[in-house]
Amino acid sequence: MSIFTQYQTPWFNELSPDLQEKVLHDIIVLDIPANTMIEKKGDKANGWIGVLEGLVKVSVGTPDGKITSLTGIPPGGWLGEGSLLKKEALRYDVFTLRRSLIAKLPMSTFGYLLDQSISFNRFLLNQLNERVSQFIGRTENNHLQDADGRVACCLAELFNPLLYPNNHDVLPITQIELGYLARVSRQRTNVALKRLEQKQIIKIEYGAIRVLNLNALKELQHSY
DNA sequence: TCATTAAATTGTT
DNA sequence: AACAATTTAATGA
Repeated sequence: MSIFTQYQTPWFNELSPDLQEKVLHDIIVLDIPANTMIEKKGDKANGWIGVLEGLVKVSVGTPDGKITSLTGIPPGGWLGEGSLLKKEALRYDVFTLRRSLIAKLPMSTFGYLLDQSISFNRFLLNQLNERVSQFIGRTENNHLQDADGRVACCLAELFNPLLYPNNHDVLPITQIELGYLARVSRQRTNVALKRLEQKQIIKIEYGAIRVLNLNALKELQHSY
């Protein structure tokens, strides 16, 4: 009984038994309270970060205090490989929007997997590719994106089945949290969600969002 | 198991 | 930002 039997993790399942054993031996799991900085921009990358439970936000803070939220990472998401691969400092802040269970795979183990496992490399390649298209899609329509668009965009990203395999239909996220990710007030998030609900794309639940039509949500990403 | 209460979240102005 | 309504979770009989 390991943490990966509780939290489905595709890349782990693909590893050979001996590599799985090494990962389980080296990995660290931390219980982190809400609104806590896990990693700070400029820190040396010391491990690969996995979100087992909770929700984290990846953002960049500028000197004048403005915060640009890059993306949200729901359970099942892993991040930080970019900085690990380049062996450089993190270029963004990572912090929890609510109490979260965070796994950390040490840099040395990460490097060992890179050397030993082809399937691990394939997973990373896939993930990086998915991230690239995510950001391309975002810059495509960034200039004409209003609050509705940003909310829809964030939702579509959170339900990306390749990056976050654990999210099937319903994601536990409050409108406040979604507002933080989309940089929209809670009230505005609320009306944006109601419009999406009207279009039968999502269903608003207490403390959660249920996606009824993921394809329509993806379409919205490109139509705003 | 059910009723009461507090806390969290949502809906509206 | 404030307030009302709704849902959930906790408590105790």
